[in-house]
Formats: sequence, C-alpha cells, structure tokens
Amino acid sequence: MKFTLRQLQVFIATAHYKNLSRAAESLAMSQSAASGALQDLEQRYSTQLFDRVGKRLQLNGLGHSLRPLAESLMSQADEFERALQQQDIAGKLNVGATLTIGNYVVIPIIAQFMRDYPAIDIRLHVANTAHIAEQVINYELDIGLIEGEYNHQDLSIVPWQSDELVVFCTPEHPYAAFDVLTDEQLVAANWILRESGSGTRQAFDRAMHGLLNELKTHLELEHTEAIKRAVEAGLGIGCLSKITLADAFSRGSLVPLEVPDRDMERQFYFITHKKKYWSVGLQRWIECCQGTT
Amino acid sequence: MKFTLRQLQVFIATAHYKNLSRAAESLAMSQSAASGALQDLEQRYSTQLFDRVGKRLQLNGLGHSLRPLAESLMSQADEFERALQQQDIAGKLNVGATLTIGNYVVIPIIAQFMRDYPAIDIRLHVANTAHIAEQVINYELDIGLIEGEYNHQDLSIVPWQSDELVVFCTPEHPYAAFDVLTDEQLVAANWILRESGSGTRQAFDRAMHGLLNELKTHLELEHTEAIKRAVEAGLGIGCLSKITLADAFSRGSLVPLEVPDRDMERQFYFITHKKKYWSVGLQRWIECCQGTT
DNA sequence: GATTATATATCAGTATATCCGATATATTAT
DNA sequence: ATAATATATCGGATATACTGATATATAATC
Repeated sequence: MKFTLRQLQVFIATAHYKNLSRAAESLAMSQSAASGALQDLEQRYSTQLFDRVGKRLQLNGLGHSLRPLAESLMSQADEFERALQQQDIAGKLNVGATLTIGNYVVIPIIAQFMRDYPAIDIRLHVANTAHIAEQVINYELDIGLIEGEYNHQDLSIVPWQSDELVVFCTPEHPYAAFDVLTDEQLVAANWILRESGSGTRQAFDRAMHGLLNELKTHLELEHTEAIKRAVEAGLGIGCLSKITLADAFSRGSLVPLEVPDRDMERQFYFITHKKKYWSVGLQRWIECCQGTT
Repeated sequence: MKFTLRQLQVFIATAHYKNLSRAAESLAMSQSAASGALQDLEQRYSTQLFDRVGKRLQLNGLGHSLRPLAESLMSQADEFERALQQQDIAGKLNVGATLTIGNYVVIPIIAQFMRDYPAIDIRLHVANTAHIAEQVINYELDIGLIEGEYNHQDLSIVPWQSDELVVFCTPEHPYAAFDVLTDEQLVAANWILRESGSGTRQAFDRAMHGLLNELKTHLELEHTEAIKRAVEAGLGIGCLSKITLADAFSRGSLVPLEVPDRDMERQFYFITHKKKYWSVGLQRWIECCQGTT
C-alpha cells in the first residue's frame, strides 16, 4: 500500500474545490503540505490525477475514474473511526428534497428518524430536482428525494412512493358543483400553477398531454402555499399534490375536482450516487423512509 | 483520521493469524513494529481490540465488530491501488467449491472466466461445505460454491443453480429392465454412496426420507469417480448428481433409473461474507457463473 | 518444579515522512 | 503594466515508523 488516507483526503478535497488552497484550508493544513501530498500520491504511482492548466487543478480521466472509489473509501474510513470510538451509528446525513417532498412528505420522516437515531446529525436541503441531482453526483448530498424523472449515468434511481396530483377549487367555484370535469371544462378554466421546470408542473404537463397549448395559465407561482392562497382567493383553479391539500380539504376551504380522463399519477424517487458507499446512517434513513410509507 | 492503512493491515493480519509474529512476517515487518502499530491504533482511540490472554492475541468484542469493516476497507484500498496503476480489473480471486461442483461444474466456468479476464489470478480450493463456509467467514475465500444448506449469521447465501440426483446402475443389472423403481426395490438394493456429511449424501438422505433406516449401504466412498467405478464393477447401484454421470450415460457404461416417487432436486448456492466488499473481480466472477448457467 | 521454547512488550537509535513558513513562479484580472 | 491569486519548491523542525536488541511473560517439556 503506497498511499495514505491523508493523501486520499487531499485528493478528494482538491477534486471537490478544484482549488488546492481551499482544499488545504478545509483540511486544516498548509497549501504547501497539500501540494506535496498530492504530488507524492502521483509520483508514487508515476501518474497524473489532475491536469494543471494554468493555476487550475482539473481532474483528468484517471482522476475522474478514481474519485468514486476514493469517496467510498473515505466514507468507510469515517465509519470505521466512528465504530472505533464506539459511537455506534452516528455521523452526518445530507438529504436533498424538492419543495413538495421537503415540506410535506419528509418532515414526518425526519421526525421519526431523529427519534430513532438521535446521534445522527441530519440536514435537509430543499432545491429543485436538477440541482439536487447535481449535488448528489458531486457527493455533496448523500441522497436525494425527487419528483420528476432525471437520468444520469452516475445516478442510481429507485422508485419510492407514488403520488397523485389533484385539481381543486373553492367550494364557491361553479366547477365545484360538477361530479367530473371534461377536457372542455379544463380548457375553459383559469389555471394557477407551479412554475415550469418544477416537478409538479412537469407531472401536470404530462397529465394534460394534448390540451397543453389550449390551457390558460392565469398565474405561475413558485410555492404551493401561495397557489392555495390564490385559489382560495377565487383567482382560478389549481393542481397540486394531494399531500399538500389534505389540510385544506378537511377544513373545507378547498374542494377536489374529479378528472377521470386524465392520469394524475406520478412517482417519487430516491437518487444516490451509484458508486457511493452506503453508510449505516444512510441505510437506516432509507429503511426509515420505506417504513413510514 | 487518526489511523493509517498500515495499522489496518496489522490489525487484519493479527486477527487472521491470532499471532503477532506471524502477522508481522506476512507483512514483511518486524514483530516490534507490528506490536507498536497495533498498540498505537488502540491508544489513539483509547480502546482495546484484542484481549491479551497470556501470549495470545484474541479479538475482543469491539475488534470482532470492526473486522468486517477493516477487511472491506482494505479490499477497496487494494482496488484503488490497482486502479491507480491502471491495471484495470485484476487481482486475486479465491474460490471455494465442493467436490462435485469443483470437479464438474466450475471447471468450464473457470475456463470461460480466464479467457474473459486473463489478468485475474483465480485459485480454486476444493473442500467440503462446512470447511468452505468456515473459510468464507474467516475471509480466506472470496466466495464459496456449495451444495448443502449451511446457515450462519455472517454469511450471505444466494441460490445459484438447481441440480438433480440420479439413481443408476450397469445395463446388466436386473433393475435396468424396469421403467420405474418402487420404494420396495430401493430398499432391496445394494447401495454405493458418498460418505455421510457430503452434500451429495445429505441430498440423498433427504430424498430417501422415510426409507433411510431400511436402506442397505453396501459401500461408502469419498469420490464420485470411485463410486461410478464400483457400480460399473457390479457391486450395486449408486446415486450421484446427473452432471457427474453425463459421460457414463452417453458411453452406455451406466444407465439411469427412474424413481418418480422421490424428489431428487437440490440446489447449489453461492456463499459470501455478508460484509465483504465485492471487488470488481468478484462481481465479474458472479456474472460469469450466472451467465454460464 | 526447573528448563526450554515461544510470544509479546519495551527501549534506543535511525531513517523517513510530514508539515509549516517563506519564497519562487505562473496565471488571471484590472 | 500592475495587482491579486494560485501553485510549486526549498529548508528546517517535528513527528512517525521501523529495526534490532532486550526484557518479560507464558506454555510446553522433562
């Protein structure tokens, strides 16, 4: 074994920051030490892991292929150290979730998880699907919980739970009197929707396939709560995940509308980096998610 | 990170040999260096990994729980190093197999595997099921291919392919004239069988459930070839895996006997250590096994 | 119970590795 | 051109890892 864990840390940090000085800082060591460690690693195996273009350190092909292994190795080393310190299951867990999942689905799961594993420091990052996927690919998040489809060669995508969109309006709205809505009525309505690019909107667009160009998008908002408020104010009809509407329906401030012609099903997914080591904490999180479903 | 890969190596080797001097020797270092490394690891985390009973180093509870992690870590470190050396898929693979599997099933798979991955140094160890399981648990084998059932908390057991036992005799034997054999005829026969404890015998005993005490075991032999020779010599009838008999049947020196009342099916299994890191080589081997099936 | 063989622990000395601070050098931005 | 920002390199201090010799403890043998 001609390399050290320290060299691995420097390699990982440098790959992450693409900046040796900041990598060194993050490891609480001098820039010169980091430079030395990296060169030592390369020289020992007479190879290169980074392309030095100007003053930038950019992972080259070999470096790129080694990164997943290195990350996995370090995760396990962390876990080994924690086990040595007899802290059992602990560590940090960075979870990413989209707005809808983060605000409605994940909160009770986090509550459960924190009760079961108080030693694990869990952190929730809410962002859109693309941003979460990017962070998972770059090892900045341990796991992402997303709504839309998103494919990438480095991602492992696992279906999690199914969800349903619901069209809704106020009890006073004329549509509230109908048992079901026809396509013509959908076209005639004033829609209040999530913005393009959001998972919810993506699913809505798919469900309304064929009608899309005729629909009147009266208002686009970036938050589900704002959409509910706007619909309650009588500005039009909306379409959101049923999980975000449960409260409003039971209070009676909003009512669901049946749209039998349209498939409103969609899927939530787990995404993880394919080559990431599944720490015990991560395993427990996934179990917890699946248990609460 | 307060530990080094070298310390991990010493820890693993010592756990393996239960003898510091031999561990040191296997790592090409002095006994004093090994002793120091181990103590350093323990002192850094103010804990113990071994019980020093007399001059024996015996893994204690914590050490025992840490071993799988350490082994996995080192396997990955090896793989990382190989990747650094750009040797792609390489390394050693220690495969264990029982006599029947080792002599008949595995040979063509090894041939295929060696063609596909010439860089991997594969080694086959033939032994009985219990011995193979033991070696897998102790990290001495990467994978075991066994016939019988064998359960252990540290083992992951995956069904692989099914096999069938066949009762057989010479064409001249009076039974060869019958279409099927009844239980009475089975009891009346002179049996030539593998020894008790072998996977083949275990499966035979299960198939003959209820008749076992009445059967006449004329001869017990430890090798399938010897059993075929004995049956060919007219000493009685035998029962072996059909895969070991294909040649003899096609040559006509032996003939199969139908025993419709008895379930002669059995299963071959993979066993691996549950917490072992699946190296790329090991993954390829399993793919190869499943592909050739 | 004494003796021998076998193991582990410890110590001193040495070689090696790691790190920091300072400095040289190269690149990008202004 | 100049300033700001990064990486590479060098010397020296410090820490670490190793060997060989030795002390100590245990198991085996007579």
